[in-house]
Amino acid sequence: MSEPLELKKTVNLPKTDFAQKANLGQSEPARLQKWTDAKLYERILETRQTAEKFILHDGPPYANADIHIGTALNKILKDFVVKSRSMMGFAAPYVPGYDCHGLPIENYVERELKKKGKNKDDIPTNAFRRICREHAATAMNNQTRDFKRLGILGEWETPYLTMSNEYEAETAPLFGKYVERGYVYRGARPVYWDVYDQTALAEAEVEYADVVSPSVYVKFPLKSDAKTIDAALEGKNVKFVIWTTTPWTLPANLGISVNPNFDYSAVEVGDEVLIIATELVKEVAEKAGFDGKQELARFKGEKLDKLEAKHPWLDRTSLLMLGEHVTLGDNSPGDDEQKTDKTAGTGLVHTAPGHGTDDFYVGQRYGLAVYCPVDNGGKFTAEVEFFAGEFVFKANPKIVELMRENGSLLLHEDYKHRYPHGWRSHKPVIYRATPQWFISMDTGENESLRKQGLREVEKVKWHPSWGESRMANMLKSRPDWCVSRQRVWGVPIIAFHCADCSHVVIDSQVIYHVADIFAAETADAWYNREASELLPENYKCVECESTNFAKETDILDVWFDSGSSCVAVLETRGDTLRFPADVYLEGGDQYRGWFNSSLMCGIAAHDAAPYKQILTHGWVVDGEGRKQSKSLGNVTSPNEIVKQSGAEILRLWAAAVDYTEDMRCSKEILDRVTDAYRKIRNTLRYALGNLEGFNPETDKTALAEMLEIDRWALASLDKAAEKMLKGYETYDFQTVYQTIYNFCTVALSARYFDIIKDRLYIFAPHSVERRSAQTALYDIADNLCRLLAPILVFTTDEAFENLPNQHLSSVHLAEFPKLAGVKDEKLLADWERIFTIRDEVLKKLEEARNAKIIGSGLEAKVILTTDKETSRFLLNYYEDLRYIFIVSQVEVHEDENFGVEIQKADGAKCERCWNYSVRVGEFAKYPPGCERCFAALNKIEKM
RNA sequence: CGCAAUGUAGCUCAAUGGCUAGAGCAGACGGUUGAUAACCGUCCGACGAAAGUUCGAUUCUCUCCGUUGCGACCA
Repeated sequence: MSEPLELKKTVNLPKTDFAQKANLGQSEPARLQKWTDAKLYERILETRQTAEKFILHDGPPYANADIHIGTALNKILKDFVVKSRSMMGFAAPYVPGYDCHGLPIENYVERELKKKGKNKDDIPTNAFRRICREHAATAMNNQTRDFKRLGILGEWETPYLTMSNEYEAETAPLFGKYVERGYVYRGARPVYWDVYDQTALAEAEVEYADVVSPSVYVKFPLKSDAKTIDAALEGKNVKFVIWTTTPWTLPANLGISVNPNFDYSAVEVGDEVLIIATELVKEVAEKAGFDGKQELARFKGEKLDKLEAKHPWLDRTSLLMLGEHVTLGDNSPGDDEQKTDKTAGTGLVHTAPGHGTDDFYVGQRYGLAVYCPVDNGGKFTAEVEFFAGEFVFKANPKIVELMRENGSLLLHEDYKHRYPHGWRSHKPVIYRATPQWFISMDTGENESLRKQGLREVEKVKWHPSWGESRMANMLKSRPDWCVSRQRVWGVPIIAFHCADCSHVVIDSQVIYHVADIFAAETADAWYNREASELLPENYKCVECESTNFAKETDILDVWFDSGSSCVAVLETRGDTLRFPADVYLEGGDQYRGWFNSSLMCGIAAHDAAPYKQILTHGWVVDGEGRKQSKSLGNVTSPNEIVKQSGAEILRLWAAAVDYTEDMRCSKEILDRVTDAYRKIRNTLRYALGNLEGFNPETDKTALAEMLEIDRWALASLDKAAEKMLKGYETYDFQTVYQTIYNFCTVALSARYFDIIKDRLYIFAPHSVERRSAQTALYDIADNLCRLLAPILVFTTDEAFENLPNQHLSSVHLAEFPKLAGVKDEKLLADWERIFTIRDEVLKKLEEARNAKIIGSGLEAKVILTTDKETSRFLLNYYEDLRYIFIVSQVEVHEDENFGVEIQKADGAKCERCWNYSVRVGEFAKYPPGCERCFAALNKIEKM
């Protein structure tokens, strides 16, 4: 007979190298390095070589500043999509991109130059462009570093750059496509003009902010015969009263617009007769301090059509015009409380076709010129009497003063309202007519871009579904696309101006010719070479045969750049990618931005949308649901989170929230996520710890021989897995998270793991009882790793390595588990019933504990009384009930009423398994042990 | 001002035209000390506001309020 074993050492406690403490701050970078060394991204694609492709096309973030929480979220969501599709078996490449051109970088570089006392104009254009290029490259490298740190796998060494040769060589000819198809036209038109950046702004580049403007009511004397309006006005000194908050546009006034349907009153005030919309007379009279009761006539606005007025100080006629756009007062947005007035104006609108969209359209109808005596810098041109060279905003008070002096000013007050600002300069912009290049939405070779776009929108799948109408509405109402910018950091518009006859050359063949040069030299060639070195040999003006050309100076809108990616990237990298992509995934702001410009470019190139599906996410707001802004000081920095908690926490947060709406992010929320992370990690650790020495190839128990609760665990796992896979399928990562978290906490931690602990620790290592549990644990650990791999990229990879007999070098090479498909609903239902009874027992145990009857549950004996049916049901589990309740003894009695009684357990505590048994002490070799441990020890001795 | 989304416990999410609106976390209290900077249990806690439809609404309709995004206008 062998020596007795040391009891404590025969307990099979968990053991694993998968640490409890994650220490993500250090472990993540180490794992990233490992992935890089192993070329993990390339390996994953290799394993999917023959698989069907799934293309998520990356929208390029702007390569200017460091990443913020929004860009981090965006990239993480993309990574979820790419990794989950890859694990579904698709070949899912990820080619990240960067938007490199554009104003912010120019602004930045300009500021940097200024610090060195230099001006942009002091250095050659290409020197300036080189600095821009360097800046973009630096920003891009920083972003790449941070994105990689988030655990995002992709072709980070070869991202697409909108400033690269290849890319620019695609952008330029795509513009040629638009030309070929007859979409491109050149027009003079008022556009938002940023006088600080000296560039036209797209609608999308304008934001609104409150400013205080001078609100002036100005009298325009009637030039025509007053009696054509009403006989009562004959011989009177009639004046039209207009209202404006931009006095500086008055020098460009060419007309006055009235609404044909409104009533207008002629009111006698002293020796003048003022014409004001009837509804507004009282209002204006109060402000200007006249009684306004002397109404001489009342008439419809249409009566004023084509009459003539005199400009208040210039020798110029101002034409009376009719327009439905004329409203009564100011219905601008904003806080009504804060407004000086809810109503303002006179019902007569000062009209300067060079300074307003509506003005422009009305002016067009009446044949007015698009007059704009303001230069690029926002200064009046030489022809403007009294104010030449004056900056428009500074001229405002002087103009007011002039009008006050000559008596044409009726009223002047401060007026707070929302005014457009450049979204980059954050300064007020003006409306100003300039020559621009446009892409027409409503003309073209076959069908218009608008019509085709609307048709394509219907074919695309939108998630969330309201995206479709949002996109369609936007397309329906958007104006022509102004694609020219008066800047240098971008792709030039390849057009030439004949120096001799001013003919403008815009020719797709010429464009393709120049694009070939870009392919070799980047668009810098445009600035390095003369026009003659860019044009095809012997190119002559079609009008005058001149060979003397000047280069166009405008560049393309950056949205044109990024919109080209569906060609410049999806097609250029045809070996890995393809047109159209399966998915574009961006923030909701991109409906107007990239989704839109990409759609336009896709149609121009291939008559099709470049995406099959659009996913959008909301904005990251703070803990109270307010937007994050520097001024509020509520900004969460992704890099900070990564440093303090680890990328996994940020990723888990991204999975936990509903990304289709605005997402809250705060310290508390991240703390909760961290707790959840720990729970998941510990769950994995427990499973792995109990798999020590388990070889799935030889030690698995056949399903039929497994204990029922172990089969229940597998059935539950299968159910959870099914839900999670469905979640990935529908891009519903929140369901994935909720499901796995709930599974870990409820099914595993609180129930299964707690219950099987005794069995795993106490039974002999090779016993069927223990092997059965391990069989379930193995599948649980393996499946959880795979199912969570797209989200917790680091943790699951580490856990996967610690799975016994694991042959794959990374979980990311694996596929999602196949569902067992055995829907044992009876099993699940039976166990739900058992757990309901268990909950009752636990309640009573707690009462007994509070009454100091027991401490640990194992000190208890449970006496259940139940009805006949229930007791019969429970008798099937009679031997297991003590383990299920985690007590030492259970009795079941039949009775009409359900009842639970807790008593102190019989017998003594077994030193090995801590259960109470009346038989402790019976076994001579192991006196402190119980009968169960004695049996187990006998087996262990034979090992 | 228009369009859209959204508002369930401190946090992240569920469900439902009708029995006490689920769950996890957090919190309070306790147990355990063989998952131990872990684990288990008990308790506590919510339908933004008003009106309407209905026998009955958190769920349907409308209004209001809050939040967010987009847009128009501000001549």
